[in-house]
Amino acid sequence: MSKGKIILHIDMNSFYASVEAAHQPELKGKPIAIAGNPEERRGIVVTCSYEARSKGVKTTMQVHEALKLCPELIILRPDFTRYRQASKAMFDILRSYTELVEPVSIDEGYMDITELEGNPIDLIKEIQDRILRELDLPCSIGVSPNKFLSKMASDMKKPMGITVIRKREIQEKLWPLPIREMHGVGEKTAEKLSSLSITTISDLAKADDIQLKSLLGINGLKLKSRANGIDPRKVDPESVYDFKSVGNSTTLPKDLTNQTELLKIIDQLSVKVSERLRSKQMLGYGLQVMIRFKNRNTITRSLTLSHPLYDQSHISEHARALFLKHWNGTPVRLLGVTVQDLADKSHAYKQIDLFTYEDDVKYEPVEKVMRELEEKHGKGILTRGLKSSKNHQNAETSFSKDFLDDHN
DNA sequence: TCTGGGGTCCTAGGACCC
DNA sequence: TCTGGGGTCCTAGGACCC
Repeated sequence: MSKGKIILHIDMNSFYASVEAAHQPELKGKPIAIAGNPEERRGIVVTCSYEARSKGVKTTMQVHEALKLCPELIILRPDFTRYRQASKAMFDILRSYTELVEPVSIDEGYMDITELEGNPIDLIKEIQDRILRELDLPCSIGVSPNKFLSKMASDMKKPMGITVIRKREIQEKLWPLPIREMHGVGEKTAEKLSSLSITTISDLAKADDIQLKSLLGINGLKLKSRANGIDPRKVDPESVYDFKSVGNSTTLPKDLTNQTELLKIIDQLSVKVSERLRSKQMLGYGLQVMIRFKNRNTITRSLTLSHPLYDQSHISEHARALFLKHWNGTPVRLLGVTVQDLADKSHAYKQIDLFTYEDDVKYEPVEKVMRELEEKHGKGILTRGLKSSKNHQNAETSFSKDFLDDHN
């Protein structure tokens, strides 16, 4: 057993909205929403203040819809540089107590305070208080013997809550919750579980192993043990540097069928990906292209390379070829380019120096693919549309581990 | 006039090898 | 002569989370 560990989950309350209110105090107490451009279909609510929530405004809601519910809603465009700074300041406060801090996203993280002196509750109050006083940002904190329970706990009281779940309180505090509220149970899993009449965490905690396993595989058993308050995962401060993939995607302002324009987008995405790889000093052995069609059907196509990928031209070239090989010519809603199977550049560069760069892919080079298409469909549809990747300096728009890098 | 963009982890089938 | 078992790698897709 993890004897007497004290794990915290710190969850910033409506983080982006709170950062904006801290920056512009006249926004306090008003309904505000952080959202994309309402003119575009990408304009959805990313976060909103509690005042907006009380009017029914929710994350992922379209801006138009949110305004209908709350006409006085103040819409702000996201400013990720600001959020990243606030996030760093918040984690710095946490790290002033212990190195055992594990960021999991820009606005939440775990902390292991088992070894710290003094009364834990006093300490937790102090942390929460400092984040509020020094950064003007509210947070909720969950306290328990492990990550899962703390995560569930931090959700129970917002904003500015502190919730403790002791082992002996699991039945009383955790089990009554609907199964859908359990971290790790999404829509699909909840649906499947209902076929076994499992609707609360309590039901899951008592469910039959054999039935669970045949329904959900090994994951079913993991969920059951969490429902019983068991979670062996350690707080790992290093995990934040453990990147597995770097990708960028974009929903096009309108569906696109023109190949030249689509290839241009592929190039722009490749530029972003290569820059982010560079800032992380990483390279990758895999490339994936994602295509979402007009009807929202989405396919991913990937390949593995024997030589690592890092610069824009190579990423672009492979992404283009992959796209051309698998695109069926119908209207495209979204494109994405991701480099995966990442490795640290410093560990890999010696091997790269051993051979000159060469196309060693299993498909034909892009020119050949295009020539074939041209022969098939006639000339005219194909023109190489490169060289317009100037405007890519915008801030990172990621919500995950990325908040650490980008030291501009 | 349906919901963006960044990720992680898992599964399942086929190819290939021993 | 048509047949076992184990393992890895690759690819595509699904589920989930923030």
